[in-house]
Amino acid sequence: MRIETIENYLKNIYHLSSNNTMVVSNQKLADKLAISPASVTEALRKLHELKFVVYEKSYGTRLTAQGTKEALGIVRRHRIWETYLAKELGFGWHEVHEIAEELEHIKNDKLINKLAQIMGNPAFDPHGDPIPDAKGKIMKSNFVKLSEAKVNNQYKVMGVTDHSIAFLKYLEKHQLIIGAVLSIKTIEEFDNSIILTCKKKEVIISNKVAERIIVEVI
Amino acid sequence: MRIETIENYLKNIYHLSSNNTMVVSNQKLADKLAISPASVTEALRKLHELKFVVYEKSYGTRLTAQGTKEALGIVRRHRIWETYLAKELGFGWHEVHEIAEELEHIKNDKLINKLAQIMGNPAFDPHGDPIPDAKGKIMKSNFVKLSEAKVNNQYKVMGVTDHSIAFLKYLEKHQLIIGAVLSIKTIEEFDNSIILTCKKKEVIISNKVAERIIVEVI
DNA sequence: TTATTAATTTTGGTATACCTAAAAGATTTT
DNA sequence: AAAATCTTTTAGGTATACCAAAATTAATAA
Ligand SMILES: [Mn+2]
Ligand SMILES: [Mn+2]
Ligand SMILES: [Mn+2]
Ligand SMILES: [Mn+2]
Repeated sequence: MRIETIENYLKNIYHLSSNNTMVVSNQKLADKLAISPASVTEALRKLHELKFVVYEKSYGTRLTAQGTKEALGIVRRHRIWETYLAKELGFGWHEVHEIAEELEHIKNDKLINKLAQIMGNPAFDPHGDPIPDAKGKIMKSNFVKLSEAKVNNQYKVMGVTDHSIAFLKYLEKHQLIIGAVLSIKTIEEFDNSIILTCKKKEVIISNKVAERIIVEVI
Repeated sequence: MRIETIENYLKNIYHLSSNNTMVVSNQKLADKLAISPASVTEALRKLHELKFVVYEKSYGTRLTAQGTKEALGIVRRHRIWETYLAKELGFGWHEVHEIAEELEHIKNDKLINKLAQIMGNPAFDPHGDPIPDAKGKIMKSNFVKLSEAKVNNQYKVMGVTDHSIAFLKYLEKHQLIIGAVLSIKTIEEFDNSIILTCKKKEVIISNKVAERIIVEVI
C-alpha cells in the first residue's frame, strides 16, 4: 500500500474511534474517506496484514499499538503545522486545515520538533484540539460544550468541534475565537439559544452553534 | 496522471533541458527518474496529450509554455523551502534538499509567497541556485566554475553544481561555503588541482571539486 | 421468530504507473 | 553501405487503489 493511503486510513480510523475508545465501522470509514465500502473492506484486510489494525470481519476495526503510534504521529504533524501556519505565518484558523492536510504527510521528526520548539511546544492547535507530544502523549482537559453552560456563569472559549470554513468564519465575525471570555445572560427555554456577552457586545447564538463550541468555566 | 507524477516529470525535463535550451532524450529522463525507458515513452505521450510538453517520437521532448510555467513553480517552491529550512529553521545545506523534495509538491501560493516575503524574497537558495520569482522570472548571473579561476585572483563562492550530501559535507569541513572568499595561490599544471586560502587557512582542492564550485570574481 | 432493512463482503471490473522482453528505428563504426 | 550498437517504441504484464453490482451476513421491526 502507498504510504499516504495507509496514513489517511489510520488517521481517520483514529478520529472515528474517538481516540481509540471504540471500534470503527466500514460504513463510517467509507463516508469519511468518500470511497465505497467495498474499497474499505479491501484496504482494512491489508492494514490488518500490515499489523496496523485489528480488523474483525463484519464486526469492526481498531488500531493496534503500532497503528495508534502512526496515527498520533500524523495528528501531531497536522496540528503542529496548523499552529505554525496560524501563529508564525499569519494564516486564519479557517485556512490552516486544508494546507495541513498535505503537510501532515511529510515525515521528518527534526522538522516537526523544530517547529514545535519555536512555538514553545504548544499543547493545543488553533481549533483547540490537543497536540500529541513527540512521544504521542496528549494533554487531556475537562472542557465542556457551550450548550451545557449555565446562566450567569463565565466561560473561556477553548476550542471548536466543527472545523468547517463557514462555521469558523461565522465565529470570527462575532469574535467568538479561542480565548474569548463569555458571560451567559439568558438561555431561551424554547430552543436553547443563548444570549451572552463577548467583548462587551451582546451575541445571540443558536443551540446548534453552542454545541460546536468548547469552553472552560472561569 | 497523478499530479505528483506530472510534477516530477516536468521538473526533471526542465533541469535536463538546461533551463529549456535543448530537447531531452528519453534515456536521460529514464536515468534521472530511475525508471525504464518504456515507462518514459508512455508518460511523455500523456504529457503531450495534456499539453505540458511537445514530444516528438524518436527525437526528443521539450516543455510547452504551460509546462515551463508548471516547472518553474515547482523549482520555486523547492528552492524557497530549501532556503526557509536553512535560514529560518536551522537546517544544514546538505539536509534541506531531501525535505524540499516533498514540500515542493504542496501548491499554495499564499504560503510560498509568505515564506519568501519573510526572508526578503531571496534570489538564490542555499546551494547558490536561482529562485524564480512569483511570476517565474529567474535572476541570471555571470558566475564561473572555480576550475576556470586564475592565479592571484580573488573569488567569492556563489553556489555548487553537485548537491550530494557527501560533497556538501566535504565543503563545509573546509569552510568552502556560500559567501566564502577565496584567494588562488597556485594551480598545479599536472592535474589542475588548486591551492587557495579560505578564511586564512590554506586548502588544496582537486579539479573534480573545483569543477563543482560556482564563484564570482571580486 | 420470521421478515425486512441495513451493513458488509465478494466478484468481476477500471485506470494509473510502473515493468521486461522483443521489435523497430537511429546513429556510429568499420 | 553494411554491420554493430545504442535508443526508442511496442506488446504484454503486474500491483495499487479504486469502482458497481450481486451475494452474504447482521441488525431491526413486525
Ligand atoms: Mn485540521
Ligand atoms: Mn485542528
Ligand atoms: Mn534541492
Ligand atoms: Mn538547491
